[in-house]
Amino acid sequence: MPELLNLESFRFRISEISTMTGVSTRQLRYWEQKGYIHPMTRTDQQKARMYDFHTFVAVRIMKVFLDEGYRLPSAAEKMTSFLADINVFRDFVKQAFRGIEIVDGQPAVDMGSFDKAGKQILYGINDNGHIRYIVKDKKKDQQ
DNA sequence: CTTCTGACA
DNA sequence: TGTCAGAA
Repeated sequence: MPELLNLESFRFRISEISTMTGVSTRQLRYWEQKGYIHPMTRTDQQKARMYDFHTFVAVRIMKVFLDEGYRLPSAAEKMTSFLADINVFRDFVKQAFRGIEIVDGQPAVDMGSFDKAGKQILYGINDNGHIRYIVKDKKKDQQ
């Protein structure tokens, strides 16, 4: 899988982060002061803050927890662990995803070998929100 | 026009 | 946290 989009190259200004997350610019500066978020280092003293994609996600997640009633310190902690979980999942998918194939007449996610010998493949299918898995023998012309 | 810092409510 | 001032 080639990298179609490099999210790490995204750059946002403070007002953009504000509108995208629903968090005021005042809050963003305060959270930074408290050490909850870390905008990119500014060259000059009076230059505008720049935020990367990771920080955008962090802010958005914190906002969600705050809306759920958590206070700033708790929301920050939950954001950190949630971000860690997301990374675990992202790495998993990055390794497991082999492509999409038609199985039983519908799109199925090829999740790779199911058995150690590598003769069976695990597929995941989404039937209108109902997830099910199928193990199929690997075809010879598929090697 | 936008952002920054500091300050007051 | 919102808002405003004065500067960049």
